[in-house]
Amino acid sequence: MSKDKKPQENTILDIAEALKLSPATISRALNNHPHVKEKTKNDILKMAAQLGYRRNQMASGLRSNKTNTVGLIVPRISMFFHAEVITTIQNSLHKHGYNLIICQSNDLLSMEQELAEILYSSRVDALIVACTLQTTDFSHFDRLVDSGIPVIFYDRVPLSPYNATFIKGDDFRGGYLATTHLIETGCKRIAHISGKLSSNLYQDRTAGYRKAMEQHKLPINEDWVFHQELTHENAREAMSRMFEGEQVPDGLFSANDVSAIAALEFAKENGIAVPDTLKMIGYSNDPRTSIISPSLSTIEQHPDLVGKKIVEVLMDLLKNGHESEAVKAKPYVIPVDLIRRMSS
Amino acid sequence: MSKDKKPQENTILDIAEALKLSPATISRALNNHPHVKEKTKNDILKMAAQLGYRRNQMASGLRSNKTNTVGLIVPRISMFFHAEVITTIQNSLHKHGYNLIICQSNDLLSMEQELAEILYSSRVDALIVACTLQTTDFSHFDRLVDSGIPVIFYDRVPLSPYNATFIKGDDFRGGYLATTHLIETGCKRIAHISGKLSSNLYQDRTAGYRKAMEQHKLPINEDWVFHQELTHENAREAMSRMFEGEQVPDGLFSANDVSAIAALEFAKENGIAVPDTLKMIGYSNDPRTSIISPSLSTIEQHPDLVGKKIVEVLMDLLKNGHESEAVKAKPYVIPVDLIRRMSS
DNA sequence: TAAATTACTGAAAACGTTTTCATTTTATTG
DNA sequence: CAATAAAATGAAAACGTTTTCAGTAATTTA
Repeated sequence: MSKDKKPQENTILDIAEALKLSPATISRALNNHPHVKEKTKNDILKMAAQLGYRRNQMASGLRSNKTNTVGLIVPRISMFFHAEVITTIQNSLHKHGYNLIICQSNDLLSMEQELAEILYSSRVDALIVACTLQTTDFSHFDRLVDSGIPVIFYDRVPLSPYNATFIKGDDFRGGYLATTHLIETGCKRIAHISGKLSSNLYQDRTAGYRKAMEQHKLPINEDWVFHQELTHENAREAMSRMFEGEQVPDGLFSANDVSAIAALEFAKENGIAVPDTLKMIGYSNDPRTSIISPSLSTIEQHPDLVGKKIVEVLMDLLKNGHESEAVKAKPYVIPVDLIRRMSS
Repeated sequence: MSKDKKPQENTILDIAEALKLSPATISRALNNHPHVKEKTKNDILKMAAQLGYRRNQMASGLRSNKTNTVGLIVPRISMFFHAEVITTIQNSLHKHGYNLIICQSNDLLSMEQELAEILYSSRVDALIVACTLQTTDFSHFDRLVDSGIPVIFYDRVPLSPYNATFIKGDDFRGGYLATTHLIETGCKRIAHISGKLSSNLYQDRTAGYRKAMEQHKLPINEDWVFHQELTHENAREAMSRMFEGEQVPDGLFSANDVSAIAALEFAKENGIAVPDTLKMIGYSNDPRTSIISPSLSTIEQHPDLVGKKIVEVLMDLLKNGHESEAVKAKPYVIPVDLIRRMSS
């Protein structure tokens, strides 16, 4: 087996030779060009199958300047929301004949920058990006944008105006819904654990929180509003800070589920009754929220809708280029929904 | 902005012209060939940076027959174990200058077959695969293997001999450890929910279970051994079947965590005390297992080690080709560990 | 200082497609 | 049945690199 090395890569020329046709005709037949006789086309397809021919993407891409490949940069694929979005995108793109190169930035700006370069180098036909939380400067995408490659941002999108397409969840509404829900279940002193305000996500979710509080004429204790990296440890820290004082909150809106889960664990360990003395809600509908007890109320972001919308807009952009409606449109906003569970 | 369309893709020729050098030299400098003067090299690198040059992967790949890209086919990225493996692989490959094309088969054989074709067509330098549970025939990978492209299977690997490299968890040991643990905590009547035996995973885990039972001279009630798709519903179904009878199990080893979680929920809803009257253990250390209460004992598969090993072997294969040690080696087996929690 | 190495650079072909333009074949029309 | 239009095919260039082979410049050796 090791002696029988045959790099028997059949090319378009092999088909041409076998059928006494020119490579040009083969190429046309394989690409469904209109001007090739039905019979020859069938002959060609049959011979191609027989020889096990497979188009060489490199050659094809080099010549036609199209790779049929879309790049994707995401903080990490293990985050539930992103995993779902990616799966939808991939399945949907596949139907349109596109492939997807998935890259993880590990939520590191430097990595994101490097990946943008690499994907440019790979000449992807389009790029889909969920930014790092640190990303405030977007110049590393300029090269793609300037070359006319559609760039679509989703979830975490640029704050400053940028010549690309945006698809985001309705984070303001999510924050508003969550907070209003806590208020309606009787909470008066609602705390809020949020992320750094450098990201649109937390700006908006927090704004929704403030809006709801204001609307119901409830005072906000600024010592109970946290803007920090949304880790397990930070959430516990915040909890312990809030509950060491005299006055304690009776409601908590966490801007992601990890923090909510950590806070809930803290509560359970420290004899804080949930939902009786403290009601809680998270954000994202991570699978863990339905499993923990008491199960956590949260906000559903509909990752499948986000993914579908991304591909829909993308196909429009790829087909209609800069004349597409998409570029002129305001950011697409995907609705969110309240999921009420036992923690509130 | 829309009028100023410049497809200003700078090529190697632009650098050559700017520096009055030949494209050959530019190429060499950019690839760190030994025989180019230090000074010219620096000039070239500087000019390349200045012009914002980025190698065209298509052209490069076409000519050199190397894409610096590795393909990956996985059932779904949202499975915790796979997400972790992928992340490790990607970060590690990145350090070696390789890119990764991640594809999901959705656990569908037809999809897996198609993806193999597509990745062949993209001329990936190597392929990493975690098979579908239905995959028993591997001929769709033949083309890759025959072309000398290294194919590495991990986790779910071919049962029949196949000319490729395998990296798997020690599923037999996992099953054995889990069952032995239940026995040591006092269980006598241990049930087992497993997957279809078409996959090595469940063959081995079940074999480990049987071995442990036999070794401790415990009888196996074959009505309590399930080989089914490991879904939430199926697990509940199995539980309800087992607990409607006179004789009920006092231990349950589930071959994955989804089933274990479903079983635990069933137990909680039906007043079966865990761990007092029923002890349970799952498989994979899914994040949910540590959050559910009582927390679930499980088997840690060390996805990071799996990922590391894959890349290690892959680099060997890519460097040393068919002379590599890897091809001759027996399957690489990654150790597993028991994680004891409150459910047992 | 001439001869022999060695270090560096260039010319040109090649990779496998796609595409333009020209050409041949087939079908249509008066 | 010409004359013309339309349809089908072919020849050859092009995409942007890499690489072989040859050639020139720099260095060492005798």
